[in-house]
Amino acid sequence: MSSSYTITLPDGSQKQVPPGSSPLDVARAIGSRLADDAVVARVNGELWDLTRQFEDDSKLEILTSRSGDEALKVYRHSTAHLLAAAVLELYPGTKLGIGPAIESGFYYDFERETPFSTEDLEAIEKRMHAIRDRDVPYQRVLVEKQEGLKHYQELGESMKCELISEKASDIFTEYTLGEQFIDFCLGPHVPSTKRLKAFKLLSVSGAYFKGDQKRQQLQRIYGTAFFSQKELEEYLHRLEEAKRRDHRLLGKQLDLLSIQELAGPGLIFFHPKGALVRKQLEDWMREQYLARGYSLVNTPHVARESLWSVSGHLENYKESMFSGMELDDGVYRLKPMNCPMHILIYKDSPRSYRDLPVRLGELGNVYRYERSGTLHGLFRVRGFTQDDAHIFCTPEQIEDEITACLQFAVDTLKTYGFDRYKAELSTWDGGVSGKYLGSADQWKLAEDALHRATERVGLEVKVVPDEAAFYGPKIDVKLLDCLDRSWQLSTVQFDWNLPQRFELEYVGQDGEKHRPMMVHRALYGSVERFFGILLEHYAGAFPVWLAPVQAIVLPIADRHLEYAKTVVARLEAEGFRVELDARSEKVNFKIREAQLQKIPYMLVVGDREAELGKVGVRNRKHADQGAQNLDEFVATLKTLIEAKAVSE
RNA sequence: GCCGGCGUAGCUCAGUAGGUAGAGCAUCUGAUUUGUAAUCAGAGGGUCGCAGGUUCAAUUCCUGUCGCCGGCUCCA
Repeated sequence: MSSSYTITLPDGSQKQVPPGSSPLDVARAIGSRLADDAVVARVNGELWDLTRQFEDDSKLEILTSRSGDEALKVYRHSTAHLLAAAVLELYPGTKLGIGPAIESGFYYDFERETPFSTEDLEAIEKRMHAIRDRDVPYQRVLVEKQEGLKHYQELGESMKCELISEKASDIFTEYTLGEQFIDFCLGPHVPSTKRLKAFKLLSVSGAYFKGDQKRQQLQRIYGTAFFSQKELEEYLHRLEEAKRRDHRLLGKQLDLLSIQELAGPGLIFFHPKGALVRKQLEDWMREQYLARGYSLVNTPHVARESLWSVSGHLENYKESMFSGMELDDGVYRLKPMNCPMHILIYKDSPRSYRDLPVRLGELGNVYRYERSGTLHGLFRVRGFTQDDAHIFCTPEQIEDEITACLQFAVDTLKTYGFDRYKAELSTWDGGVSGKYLGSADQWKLAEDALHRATERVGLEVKVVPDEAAFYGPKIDVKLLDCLDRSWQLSTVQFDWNLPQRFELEYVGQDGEKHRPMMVHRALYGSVERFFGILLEHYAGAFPVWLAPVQAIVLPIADRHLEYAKTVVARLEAEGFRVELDARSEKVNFKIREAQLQKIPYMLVVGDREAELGKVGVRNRKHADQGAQNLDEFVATLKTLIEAKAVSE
């Protein structure tokens, strides 16, 4: 054993340390501030506890609260252990599931007969603070597997035993926290609880052990943790902000839509104002279809069950379909997808290679029997409208077609004011499992085409292997909204299943029959869902071109009503969506209501305006803009609408 | 579908240790004629989600059911 180890730091400098030294010792040697701020170490590329002793010459990097996600993840994972330790102190006999760090914090799963209440959560959080203040070290212990198993059995930790049997190697690591708490865990952790500065428990909910519906249901406590109180508070503010922007709340406040208990859950009623916004979304999409070489079609909402047998939906998608309707001539089903309908149109006439590509687009209403517990506002519904199109083409055309689809998707996002998005390319497993349909050649052709298309459009793409649909690879486009939340939107999917099932053909240049390539693509995904995303993104203040009411005229006194009416008439003649608030209320009152309705422009008209043919322009974001000639205002509004400006 | 919470006027919510309910806003009526985020007064409005059960009596307690919320699961 050498008398000292050489530790190499990221800047290339080296330090000699005696055996028994740990990364924390090195950090101290560099500076006490670094030691205080250190969270975890990276030793020879691996994350280590700061207090773990070096075993050889090593490369060392100290990760601090400024080192980004890795350090934060460790920190949160340690907080999860703190949570579990507090729960065991307060509720002895509770059994442990797993407790990982997740994107926005951490959770820990517990098995206990009595459910945790909100008050329990407060008590637990209090206890967490108490343990934190005791400054308890996280200690890493090496355990021999059989011995360890025995120990966890004695503790009655059956879930831990199961995890150890499955995952542990002959010698595994566990972490202790105080006298009571031990946990089978890879680590690493922060050195002691006093490092945990800012955390909060957020909610409790059910979760299955290992996510398996057949296993016991556990109670999952969610929380979050940050390096500083300030960051924690910012996060909590963001949650508040998200709540304020909740489309279910705004949908009601702005009288855009409702869900009616009498009609059934997951079914959306668009009220007049919501329907006006929706019309803009639909009109824009239909115009784009036509401008980009698609043909618009319309297809029925129900069809004979035999159609769904041929398509395979009855076989593979039955659980998500509404059950059948018995009619005189057999059973009919509501459509969960539009593809078979579009295929029937394709098949209705013989197709030549000269006809291809055939692009059939529709805003198609589909109905899916989503499980009751999954329904959520506009985001997860049972009846919705897909901006669905299917492209039938030759293998030679495929790359250009995909490229055009992706470009279309990006243009769509930009139009609605989203400038941050990313793409995911879901590929197959190379044929290993046999669960994918189609030949290696087919997959290669399709995946290559998808890849090249993303390059041509300049889309950053992440490849996710073995995530494709069984019938072909796909690209999903996700957007980030103003609160950094990610939403899946557009999808472009290959399909060699349906063309085969429906025996689609075209006559090639060689006079022979060939099977066309088929691509499903949806850009909004679901019009309802996209509406919800927009509503939250803009917090209800839709850009002028989408706003259900673009301007409201507010006469100051009844004697200005007549002039107000001429203003309304003029604006309506220009094609604007205008309202008049004719009530004998004070302007302040009318303004307040218009503000709350987030109407972009309020036009105050009194003696001064009536005399000069002007309007007093108030904008919802920039307040009083002063008096303008009506013509001037008309021109401004026109410009904004034509440009589809996202801010005014 | 599963676990937990919730369901009182159009909306937001209070209340009843079991004796059929109240506020603010909204609505209606009247007064007010108003200059950039709430004028005043009066009136109407509820089978306390729905169905059973316990009870002299249920909105309140129990059971079931429907719906909503937070998650899980699912997302061909």
